[in-house]
Amino acid sequence: MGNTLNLKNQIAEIVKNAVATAVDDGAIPPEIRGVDVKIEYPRDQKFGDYATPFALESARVMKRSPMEIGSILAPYMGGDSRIDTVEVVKPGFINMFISRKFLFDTMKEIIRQGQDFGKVKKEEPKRINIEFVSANPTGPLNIVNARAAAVGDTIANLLEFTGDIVDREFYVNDHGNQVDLLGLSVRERMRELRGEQSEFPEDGYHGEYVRDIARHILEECGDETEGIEDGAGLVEYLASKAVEYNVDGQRRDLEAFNVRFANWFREKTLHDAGRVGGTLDALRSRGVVYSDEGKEFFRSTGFGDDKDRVLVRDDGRPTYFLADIAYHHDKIMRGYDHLIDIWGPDHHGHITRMEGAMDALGFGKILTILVAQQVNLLLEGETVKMSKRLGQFSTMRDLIEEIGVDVARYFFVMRSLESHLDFDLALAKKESSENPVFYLQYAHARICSLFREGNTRNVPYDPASAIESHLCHEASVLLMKHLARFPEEILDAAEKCEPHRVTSYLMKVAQAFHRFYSEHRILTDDIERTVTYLALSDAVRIVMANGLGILGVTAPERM
RNA sequence: GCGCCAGUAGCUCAGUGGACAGAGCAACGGCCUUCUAAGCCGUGGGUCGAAGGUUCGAUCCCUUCCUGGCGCGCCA
Repeated sequence: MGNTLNLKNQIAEIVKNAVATAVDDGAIPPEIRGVDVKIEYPRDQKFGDYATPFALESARVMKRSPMEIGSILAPYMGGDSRIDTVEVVKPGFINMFISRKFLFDTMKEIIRQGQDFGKVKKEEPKRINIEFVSANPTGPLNIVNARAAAVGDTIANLLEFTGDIVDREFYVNDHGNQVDLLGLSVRERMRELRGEQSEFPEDGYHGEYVRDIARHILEECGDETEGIEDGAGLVEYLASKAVEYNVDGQRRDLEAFNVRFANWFREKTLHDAGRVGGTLDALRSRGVVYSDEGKEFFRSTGFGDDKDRVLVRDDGRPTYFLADIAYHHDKIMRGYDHLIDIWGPDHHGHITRMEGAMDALGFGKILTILVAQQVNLLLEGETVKMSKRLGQFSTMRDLIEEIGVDVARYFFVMRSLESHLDFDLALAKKESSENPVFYLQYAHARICSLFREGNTRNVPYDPASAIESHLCHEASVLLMKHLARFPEEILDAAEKCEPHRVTSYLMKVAQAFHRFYSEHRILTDDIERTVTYLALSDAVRIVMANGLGILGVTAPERM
């Protein structure tokens, strides 16, 4: 359904049909068929709503001037009712202006579809697993985790909106040295609390929250720990208790951020079920594993890596890398068509080897790895270093309490993933009233307010009785154009996994609405015009609500 | 040394192989007796890090260099 409303695709079809018809007519040689049809947005309004450089790009193949080709093709496009005029200009651009009738019909269609407007229904939806945050269960979530959470959840929303089936997944690294270290740290804090002699590990977790965990375990499970003899068993027990404590905390923080994971996958389950060894066997059978000095290596140099990577140490323990391959292998075996990972900046060096491993297992390009670049947290102009082990960091929870979910989610998503983000906490809080988020929400609230006022004045609102001729001013036409672009903007953002496109698009819609609102009084004695303006506002409200919904930002009815 | 990301307006950042490079914030000047001024209108502000190359056309692609950040464990 949404597909049919994707204007950009429609324009591309119109151009392709024009070319095909022109060839059939013998107006232009058939070689032109090989040239790609690109549709772009002209920078300037005067160059139309959509343009194609097709004539320019086919000039060489055709051995004719772009202007000549353009003037042959233009008449074939002009006949379509969705297009008002077609112009061929200067170097050879073919510029198309959308007809107002079509924009008006689209506006009514938006109101008809409501919250479904822009959604795509696929015949064969893809099953997609998107894994993000996946912080170690050794402490609270931090600011970088928050960025990954906002971006990952928004990408998931985009993919769902455009017709795929998406599972959000969190990988819990509850296995290995870090977890042991956590257990040790907790044991020492417990000893302190009991007033016993303690020796805190140098490289342990120094954060205050470790004391909270120790206190929690003493209160909840003090009796159980009495029965366990001090040693590896106790550390393991405490570690698993601490992991559960931290995972619970992380889950709560994420839920407060409106992010809910379908799966919380434990690394431990892979080891316990023998999946790690299974994946090693699978790699062996592909001939990409060799032994050296008692270790097992993955020949990742065959996949573009700069050196081969150890899978199994000489003491027989698997590396994290092997477990991670096994984890991705497991996800594939669960039947997903596509995997998306969002990694932190400190893992970008692992991309080549992981993609290589998927390739080696015979799964080609099933995995997409996105890297969320670092977040610099600024407090009063100073960069704050974040380190869990040193216990000095700002948590995601602090952030949410400081600036709220809406502002936080919006700020994280409005920058492209690969740009380093400077996040000034104090500024974000202090200037919240001049925030872009509020600007968008204000547009929505304003419209809701209009409808409330219309109700008290007993305006008979029926979008079907809107009249096109009332929407002839520049501000309203521009607004309708922006509204009509919602489906293609969303699809674009989803396909490219670039949620920040949504924020800039919504900004344009809000701007166009605020301008329209200031230029035109909506509730007047002219009922016909009032209803028409209300219909346009209604369409804006729907697009804003749908867009904000994808961002996980609320669309308030009053502010 | 190698690799990844970035270098665009005072600040934070969008942007595209094409037509005069954009937004938000900051600055300056206007606009509320009428539907929410968390708003609108206007002004100023740029050798798109540098140099070459490919192209009809490059801020965008390629090469080299400079600057900033991060990574370069058989830790996870």
